[in-house]
Amino acid sequence: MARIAGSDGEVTRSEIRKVSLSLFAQYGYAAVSMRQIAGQVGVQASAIYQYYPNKQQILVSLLQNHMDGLLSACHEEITAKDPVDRLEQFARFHIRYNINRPDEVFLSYMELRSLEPEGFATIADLRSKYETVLKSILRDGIKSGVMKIDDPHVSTMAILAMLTGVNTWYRSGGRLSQKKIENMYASMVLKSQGIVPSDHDEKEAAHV
Amino acid sequence: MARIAGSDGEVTRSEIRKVSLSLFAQYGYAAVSMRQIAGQVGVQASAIYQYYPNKQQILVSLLQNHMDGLLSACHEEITAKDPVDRLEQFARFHIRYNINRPDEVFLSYMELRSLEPEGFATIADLRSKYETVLKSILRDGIKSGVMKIDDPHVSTMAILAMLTGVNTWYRSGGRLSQKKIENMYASMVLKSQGIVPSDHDEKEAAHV
DNA sequence: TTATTAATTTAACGAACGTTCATTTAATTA
DNA sequence: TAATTAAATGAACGTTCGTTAAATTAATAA
Repeated sequence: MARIAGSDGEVTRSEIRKVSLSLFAQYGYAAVSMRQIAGQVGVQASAIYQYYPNKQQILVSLLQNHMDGLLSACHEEITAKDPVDRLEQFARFHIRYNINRPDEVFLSYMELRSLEPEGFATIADLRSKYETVLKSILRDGIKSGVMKIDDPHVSTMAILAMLTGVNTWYRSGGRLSQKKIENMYASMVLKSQGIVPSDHDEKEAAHV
Repeated sequence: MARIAGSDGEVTRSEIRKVSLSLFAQYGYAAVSMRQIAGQVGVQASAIYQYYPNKQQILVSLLQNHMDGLLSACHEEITAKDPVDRLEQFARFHIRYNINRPDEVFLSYMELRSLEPEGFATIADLRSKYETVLKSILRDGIKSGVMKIDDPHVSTMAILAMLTGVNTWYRSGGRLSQKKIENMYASMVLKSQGIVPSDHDEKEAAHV
């Protein structure tokens, strides 16, 4: 046997991506073998090399893809002018985007260490760009006096950690709706930076 | 060559622990080989089996040890009666304890997936005990009306994620002292749960 | 001093690893 | 229909893996 009737490169490629993502997230990059991926795709290990030059490039490609999507979606969805509104939008966006991509998020945070120097630099740079989006919002909020923040870098990391943490416990079909979770996290994030909800709402109302 | 002059089982055992912890944290459990550990200890791979029956037990033992230490230290150090004070003590304790044990913390959060069922159950149970310490504080704070919390479970996970996140960026010798970092995180945690610092301070003062 | 125990070595096991290569068959193009 | 390209197979490569077993030497106890 060689080429299989009905085989399609595009389908196989996307199967490889899907399976690799799921296995890497579940067992860790190093613990997953090419044969294991191939087995779940329904193909021999050697067939994977038609699509990726090696195992490392599968990981790099998955992470690159995720970070690109995250960054472009965040630029699209965070549109407000006011820093407090932007912070709320950021919090909601982060929850909404990540909660449905648990495997990608897990990989992005856990397998940077499995990257060789070149891939590491690329992905770390994208992550840093994302952090800067949040940090800029906080800096604006400090400048305009509406946020009570000791150190914008620490606040950035604290907020991101809190939000990303949702993936450690959330499972779809659970007791809480995604919207409810989004609300709760957005509220905690705003309060953690010294924004009392009523304060901002009143100012907002007065402005109109 | 066989036994080496001056060799001591206790010393070798603790070297194996130290080296394994560091390598597992850096590269991940699956990516580290027994030969790699042995090499850094200065011994042959087979010598490790004098101390641990297999690779898995090294990991289990490291995690067990960390969680035991965390739990007993937290019970010792969180002594206040008032829920707000307890929450502040918890936040400060968590930062203080974890910030100087980055490898243990990283392992505890990342390598649960590398545990076989038995070890997993043991460690997951210890982690759950720790989460319950925080959750109980929040429940008390809700009951007494001093905390504005939508859902104690979500708040528990959010706080733990925020605090544990300190290890993703903190490096000793950096710009900020550990005490300063502890202060900032404690403040963000209290505010995130609807506790306005001045409120509590005033009540505290009024009580005396 | 002799016997025993502790700490380690060397050598080897079968299994699994990532990857390469020549080959085979299916689908598409000329 | 013939030639070419796409998609896969199966076998093999040298390496490394976790682990076991027997042998060897150092330290301790009798």
